Amino acid sequence: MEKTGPVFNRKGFDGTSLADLTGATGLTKGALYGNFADKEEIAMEAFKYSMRKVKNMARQHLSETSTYKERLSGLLNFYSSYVFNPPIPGGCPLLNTSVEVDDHHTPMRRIVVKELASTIDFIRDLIQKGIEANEFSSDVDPRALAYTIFCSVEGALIFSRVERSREPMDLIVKHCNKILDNITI
Amino acid sequence: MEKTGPVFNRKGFDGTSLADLTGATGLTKGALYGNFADKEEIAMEAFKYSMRKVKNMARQHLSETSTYKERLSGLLNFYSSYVFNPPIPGGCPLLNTSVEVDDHHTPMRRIVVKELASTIDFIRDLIQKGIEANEFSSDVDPRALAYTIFCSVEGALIFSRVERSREPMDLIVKHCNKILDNITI
DNA sequence: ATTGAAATATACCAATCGGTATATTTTATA
DNA sequence: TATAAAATATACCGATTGGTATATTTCAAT
Repeated sequence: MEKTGPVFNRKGFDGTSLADLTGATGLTKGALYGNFADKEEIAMEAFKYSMRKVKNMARQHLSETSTYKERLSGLLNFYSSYVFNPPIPGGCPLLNTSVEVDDHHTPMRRIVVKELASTIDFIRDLIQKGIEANEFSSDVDPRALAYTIFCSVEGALIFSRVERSREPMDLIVKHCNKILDNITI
Repeated sequence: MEKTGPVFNRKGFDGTSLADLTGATGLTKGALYGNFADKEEIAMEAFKYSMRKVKNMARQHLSETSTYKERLSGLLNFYSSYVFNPPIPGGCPLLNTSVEVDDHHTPMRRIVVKELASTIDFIRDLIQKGIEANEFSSDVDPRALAYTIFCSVEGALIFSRVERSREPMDLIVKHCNKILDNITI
């Protein structure tokens, strides 16, 4: 998973061949198919592994913060580092895989939807706890703000990556930080 | 291009086979390769055609507006209709293709970057003209706001599509309209 | 040291891949 | 209506695709 995750993230499911996977892992096709039913199962496990790794790195990145505003701001900085140095080479696996599966109704799509929900929940929780801690105004809709932040960051991420420029991401991070300032009591 | 554009947009470059293209067009491989050098050239022309069509539909959608605020709000509604009824089946070709090419440095990537710049320019121009018409506060940075709106809308689009739910897009459209309200004099 | 099972490797498969050389048809011009 | 050229179709190519049957190796338990 550690070896195949980056390959799928860069090349996509259709762009990744079994030869790519044997090359990346050093295993043979026989070994691969002794452990997985097919290419799709490998891709699904690799995606889940990649998401776990990203989440762990994000949590680690927020571990030394004291306020919820700091945590949310730290999360923005974490995503900002995605542009040129993503935890998994190829960008955000959640975004990349979403684009790949949004037209299908495969098992993979269900996993992606689940991971997306979990990510939104994580951000929403930070906002909600911030409200409960009297950091943020109680007027704020935590779920709505979580979607707003995450959607804009992911949009900025892909366009920063394709442009090879930090501009979109820097603008969005600034915008989101301003939102956080505005809701801070 | 009309026939192949949707195929590439749904299946991606690697997911689209020559058989898909002959099937969609009714042409044979011989006819295809009599008019294009290779699959990549077909994909590039199809992408440019798809973008032209989207732009034309957007312009048409804004033709009956009188203020710049209306135009920007209309643009948000246009993107909102993307979720379940995109002009090109498969979602936004600019987003989909960006995810496909952000890791490569191919001719296709340069075209995508150009189309992205042109799109941002279009939105920025609406904001700038709105400022000049004294609709919007002169404090606004047109380019920054253009990126903010576009990135968040495209992020909302892909996550709405993968979730099969209007929620993310509706939240983002509401958020962006609130921004427009706030900068309106 | 022996054994059975689990993991991995080898060798192979039909199908499909992108692409091309050549034959045929269509079309515009004279 | 003859003709050349442009467009399209047919038939084929080697390479690679995802996947599998079988052979070999590794490894833990006796």
